[in-house]
Amino acid sequence: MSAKNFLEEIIEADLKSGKYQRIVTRFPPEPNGYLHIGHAKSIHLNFGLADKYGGITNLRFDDTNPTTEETEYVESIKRDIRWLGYEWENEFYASDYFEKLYEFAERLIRKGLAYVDHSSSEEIAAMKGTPTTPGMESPYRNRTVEENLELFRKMRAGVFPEGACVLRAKIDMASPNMHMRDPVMYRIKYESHHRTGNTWCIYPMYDFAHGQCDSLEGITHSICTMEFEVHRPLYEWFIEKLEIFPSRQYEFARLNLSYTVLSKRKLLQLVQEGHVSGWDDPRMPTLAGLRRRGYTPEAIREFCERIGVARRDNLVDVGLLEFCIREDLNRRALRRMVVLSPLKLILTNYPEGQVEWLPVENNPEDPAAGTREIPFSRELFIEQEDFMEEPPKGFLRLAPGRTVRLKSAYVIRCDDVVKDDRGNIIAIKASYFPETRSGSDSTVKVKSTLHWVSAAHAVPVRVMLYDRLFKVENPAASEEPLGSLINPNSLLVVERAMAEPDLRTASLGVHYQFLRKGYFVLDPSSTPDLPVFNRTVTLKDHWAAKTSEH
RNA sequence: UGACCUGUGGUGUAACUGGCAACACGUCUGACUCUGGAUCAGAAGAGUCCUGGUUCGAGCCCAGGCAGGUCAACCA
Repeated sequence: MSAKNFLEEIIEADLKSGKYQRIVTRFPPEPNGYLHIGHAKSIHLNFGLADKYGGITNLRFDDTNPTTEETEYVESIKRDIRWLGYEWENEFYASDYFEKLYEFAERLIRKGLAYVDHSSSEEIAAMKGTPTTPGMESPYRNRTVEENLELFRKMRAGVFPEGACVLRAKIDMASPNMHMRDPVMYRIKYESHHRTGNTWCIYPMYDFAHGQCDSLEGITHSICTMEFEVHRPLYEWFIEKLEIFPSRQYEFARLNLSYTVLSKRKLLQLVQEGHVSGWDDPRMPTLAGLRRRGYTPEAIREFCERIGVARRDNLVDVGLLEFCIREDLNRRALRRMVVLSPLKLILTNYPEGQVEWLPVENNPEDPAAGTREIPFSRELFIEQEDFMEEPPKGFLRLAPGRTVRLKSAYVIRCDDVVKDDRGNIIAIKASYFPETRSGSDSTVKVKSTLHWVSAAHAVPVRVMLYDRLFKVENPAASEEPLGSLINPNSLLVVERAMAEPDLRTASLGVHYQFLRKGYFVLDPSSTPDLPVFNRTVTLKDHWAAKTSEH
């Protein structure tokens, strides 16, 4: 049993004291963008906590601003949550409560706790003061209840133009908390709403909507990120004055991931400035991007579990995310052989025209995955980087005179190097040892095993090699323009990699491990003539790590 | 110059609510291996932001500092 985080302790205390019989949480996205891994943390918390303690979770779209919100996002958000593996109890919209919220507003007006302010937004901002200096009261602050009621009704009726006035809570213009300085509750917008159409021309602000929606749904634990902490006194003020169900807000520190950015604004910027191909570019930390990259929901959930939750700032090593996906894919990925950068290997003592179909296991971690047969012949491709004419110390692969094993086939020895006029290596001549065929009890020892593919049977495929999008660890904290921080090698396209025949019929959603090269999935842009594979993540590679150090 | 939040190995979280700091990732060894993967075994690495105080005893309590974050949208 894992250690409890602070939210679990709060919930357990509330359950134990009998304050609640069951907990109710909610995930409240604004439908104005795509979900990313930071949202996954929140989703995992809200749904996971309810799950663990036998409660329920609502999905509630926070759609109080018709200017930026669209139905398209509603659909993508629902798809992403389901993909992660969660199902909500109820699907609600803040807009479902517009009428109720309007009543709440009138209730506050009647209590003398809200007023219509005809100051301009500039004037309101000016009178708000600063964090270190108190604000000033609006000249409209002391209108009578009757006057306010009438004006507010006129606002709703469409009597006033946009920006003419707002409804404000009457709290304290001298509060050290800026959010308590008579916050705006309603503003006028002649804008069509994705669900309510044109029935409203006034829309509630976040602060006047979120807490009341929580309350109306009986949310017991309203979990949000730290930046809303300063809103909590206001959240509680509305609930107290309205005398409605006291939902409680608890804050946690949002996720920061190294070598990436997770703010909606910056993600949008990456898309708009063309640094990525779109919201679902496999380098994006969006759920759509991760999915296309080959990340599994299980790995993402495991990641969310491992990072834990606290209230302090954090920068999680993206290496942990990579660990999680490797751990998951190692168990399930089908092994295949693909040579990314082909170097011809000619077996001079192998009969011309002969083809052997050799059995190969599909997944050594999972015997149930069975075996397949792959063709072996006189001319093969091996990886260019698996041969060095003058190998440095520590290089275990092929070199003149050396022997290595070809995976699931034979041990071979490099006899000769074929070069063109300019001295480039264009082929390797080698001999094979028939008695070392895989499965025989040959006792020949070699230092390494290479992946390979039969030249005559090879299927050309395109391979997209993705790396981290940014070259600096914490791009969000950098002063430099985002564009200048992009890793120039975040995408390397291999136009003609050589794959074993089976991959001609690869299917979407199946995870493959290209032996010694990493985990891959088919990209939707594939065509029958040209399969395209995205690299999800490389294999852990001590040799590569060691050689790239200097 | 204000208010609020936060400060534990490189990173992320723990520490039975006062009993000389644990787990994971990463790193480094070694074993094994027909993937330099996986697996297995082991190691190094913090004395808990600082200074005082209370206490037999403090990462946990108190005081004062310091550092980081958040807050001045008719955004959420």
